[in-house]
Amino acid sequence: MQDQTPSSTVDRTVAYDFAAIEARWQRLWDDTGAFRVEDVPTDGKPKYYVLEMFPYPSGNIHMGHVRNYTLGDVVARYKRATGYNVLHPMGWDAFGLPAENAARERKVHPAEWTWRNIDAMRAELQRMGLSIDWTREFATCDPSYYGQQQKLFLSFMRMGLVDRRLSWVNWDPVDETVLANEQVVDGRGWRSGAPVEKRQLAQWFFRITKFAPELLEALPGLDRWPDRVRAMQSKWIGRSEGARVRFALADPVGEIGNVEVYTTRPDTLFGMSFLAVAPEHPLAAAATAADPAAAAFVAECRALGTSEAAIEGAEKRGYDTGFKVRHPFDGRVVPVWIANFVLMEYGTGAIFGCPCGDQRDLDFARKYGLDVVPVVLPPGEDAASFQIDTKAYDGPGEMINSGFLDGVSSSDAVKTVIQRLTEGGQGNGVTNWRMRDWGVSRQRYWGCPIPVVHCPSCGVVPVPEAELPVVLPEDVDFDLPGNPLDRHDAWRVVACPTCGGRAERETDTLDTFVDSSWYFARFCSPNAVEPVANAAAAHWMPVDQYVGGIDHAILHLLYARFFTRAMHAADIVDVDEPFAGLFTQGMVTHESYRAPDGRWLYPTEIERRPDGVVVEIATGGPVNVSAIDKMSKSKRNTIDPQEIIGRYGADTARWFVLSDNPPERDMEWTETGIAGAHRFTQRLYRLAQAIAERPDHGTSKTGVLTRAVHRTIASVTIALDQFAFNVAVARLHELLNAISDANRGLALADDAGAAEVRQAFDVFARLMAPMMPHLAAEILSQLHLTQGNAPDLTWPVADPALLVETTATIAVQVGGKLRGTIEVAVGASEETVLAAAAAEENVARLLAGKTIVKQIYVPGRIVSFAVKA
RNA sequence: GCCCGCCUGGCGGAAUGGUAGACGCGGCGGACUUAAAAUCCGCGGCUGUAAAAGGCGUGCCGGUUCGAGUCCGGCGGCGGGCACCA
Repeated sequence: MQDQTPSSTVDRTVAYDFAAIEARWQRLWDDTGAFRVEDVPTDGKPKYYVLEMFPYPSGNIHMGHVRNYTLGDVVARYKRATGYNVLHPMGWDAFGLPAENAARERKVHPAEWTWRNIDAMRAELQRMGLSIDWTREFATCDPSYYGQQQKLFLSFMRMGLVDRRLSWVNWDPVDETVLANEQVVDGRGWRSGAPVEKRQLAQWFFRITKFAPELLEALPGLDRWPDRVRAMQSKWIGRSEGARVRFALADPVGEIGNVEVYTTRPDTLFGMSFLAVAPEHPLAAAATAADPAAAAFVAECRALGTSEAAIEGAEKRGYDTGFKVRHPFDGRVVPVWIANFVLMEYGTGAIFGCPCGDQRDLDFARKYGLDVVPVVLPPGEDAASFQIDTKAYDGPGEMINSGFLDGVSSSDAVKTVIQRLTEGGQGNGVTNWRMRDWGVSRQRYWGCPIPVVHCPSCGVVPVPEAELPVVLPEDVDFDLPGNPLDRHDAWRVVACPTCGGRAERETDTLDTFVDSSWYFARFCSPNAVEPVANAAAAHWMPVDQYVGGIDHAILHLLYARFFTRAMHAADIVDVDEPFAGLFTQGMVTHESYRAPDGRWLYPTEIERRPDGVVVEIATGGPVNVSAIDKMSKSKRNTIDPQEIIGRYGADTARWFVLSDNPPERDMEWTETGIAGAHRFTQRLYRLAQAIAERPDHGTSKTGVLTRAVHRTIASVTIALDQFAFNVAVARLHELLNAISDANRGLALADDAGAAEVRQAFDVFARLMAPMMPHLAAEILSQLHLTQGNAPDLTWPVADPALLVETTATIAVQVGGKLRGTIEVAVGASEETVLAAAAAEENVARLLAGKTIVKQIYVPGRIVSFAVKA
């Protein structure tokens, strides 16, 4: 090991040659397998699993990746230094639509395109100097991964977690393909431009709703998740308590004798003035059959539904079907409307309208002249005069105009109504969930094949495990519209595993969210012959720290939580929650530039003149500097990480990304910021060399510098534990300034002082090592301070004795305002401190002639005199 | 419309209810240099003063407290998420 340490030639005239030095250390780490861990380690060390969301291999890494992987790497290296075995793997979320788009546009096979991108991006990531165990790398498009996923699918199928049913999709009639939401632009297919149709297809589903209660109940236990993410998930799952109410139609409509409604406010039933159904509701269908105007209205609603902008600003509209229902309690006859704001997917697809208690219902009633009867009296209002005008009241209160409920509180009324409905067989109390089952069918080639065959006589038959994986055929073409798997007879047509007759493979592939719902478990034993080796998962799961973007706050994290529970139920893992800790980072932003004619310009195409004016280099014309935006190709405001690393080095890029601001917020990439970070690394290197030249034979003393070192150890440790990396950077700046000052003021013969400075630098380098690993390793090696290899560095521990100060500066307030400070010995008695405070010149002046009504002393901090004249 | 987050110098930001503005970026002054760059040293909320003292200051208004950037109530602005969720 020792002889592999790079030679450290100190030449103080040469600036820090980051390119050579970073490459050298990376090679050493790679050659020695520095970051490799066992599937089931036996050395008795505690485990720590750090994972960043794995990247989609789009072609190149971007600044968002740099930020993401730097944050995770700091945690991984820090935990390793404090004595953990750290699992820190990397892989590729390699299935997905862009590969098929590339195939159509550039005639390159999705597999070839994907693997090429992976090779390029792996090299780019490796230049960042991440402490990753690359022996665990895999891509989800590899049959050795998706074959295991097919086994999981079949397990879930046996467990009753898989379902096949009809579902609506966006259908492009020209491309003969199902469109993703992002492929629908203004109601038209993005490529064909044809108006999108809604079509019903048989689709595969995971029954995630079976887990809805536990996915919700486990959220409070995820105490190392951001509150924000837990709140978003909770709302998405959307548990509500309410009632189903059956309304009998006054006259049956065909087969339909009644309409069922879901409500969270059964107490307001007497305020009902209409019933509204979704445009897709069977009763709406019945209305359209006989009434062309109703049909026209429903068609309008469908068209509106595809455009998001239209829904946003859509006014509440409806159509009176002429059907009537009977109120379950007072027997009133109430009209049935079709309304554009009622959703078929939620509840029963029908509501009762209570205008006084719901703003949407009120708007609707006012528009169409329906009754508005107040039924809940807000506290402090008078029943005789209370009116609903343009604002509905949805709070609690006393029931009025409500028959047998009058005088009861609205919360009691909920119970009473549910009881009455149940007794009368007109309804019952129910718990409703907003979350729907997870549709996993995709009519695409570049995804994991669903391992079933369709047999005309046996129906849906799972592919026997011995025949897995069902591998994607390679000889496909993308010249024709539709899914190439549908046209590939040699692949598609098979013998039925049960009866041996002619059958056909399922040609739907799985949603790529499935691929990312268990990859973290596969990383524990990436070569296992089963999806996950139990012993490895038992050791490493759950992920202790997961790091990624807030954009995955709901779907990816919820699906992964569902999968983990399902895998637990199948005895594959022994945890319920995949991610014990979650950190969500902000976006990377940058200024964007636009020429007067509207063209977006790359940062490299503009120049900032000394007078501050920004011009286009090519034309010399003025440039409009636009707002700080998320880096995006369309606005051309991206900064290429490779260019930055080439110019400044990986350590400098990492340092800037960490120092700019708190990592959960959006950061702004600035040229001055990265240049400043670069100056810091150069300064640090120069100082290290200056210190290296001093004689190295003294015994260190314990001076003010050593005390500063130990304070820094304590504060940096706390900062890293809290993900306050920008604060850790600030504390390290302070320490470097202190070391620099001490070194400058050192007499040539002061061997003890030199030893103190040297020792301070040793600690400094170890504290910064998680953030700038190459430079830290290089400096320690050059100073012959810590022998060996950066990953073997130990984290310094603060000596509590050196954190104790002998004197304290105490602030003195008079009347709540700061009027002076005093220096006192730590441990001085309260009387002594109060006397000293009162004697302070300025304080004494302000206290003169006043009466002290109260004096407060907070030891070590502050004295406060409350006075009156 | 609903939900969440944020608001502190020119800028990014720091601050267990206890000296607001650490640290950095930019700026200004000085040293070095023929000069520039780099580097090194110093200054730095606003106002006020010869210098002090003092006054004002964490989006706005109010409250709790000896003491509020921090806690509570209200208002405003900015950003993000969403499937109009009955």
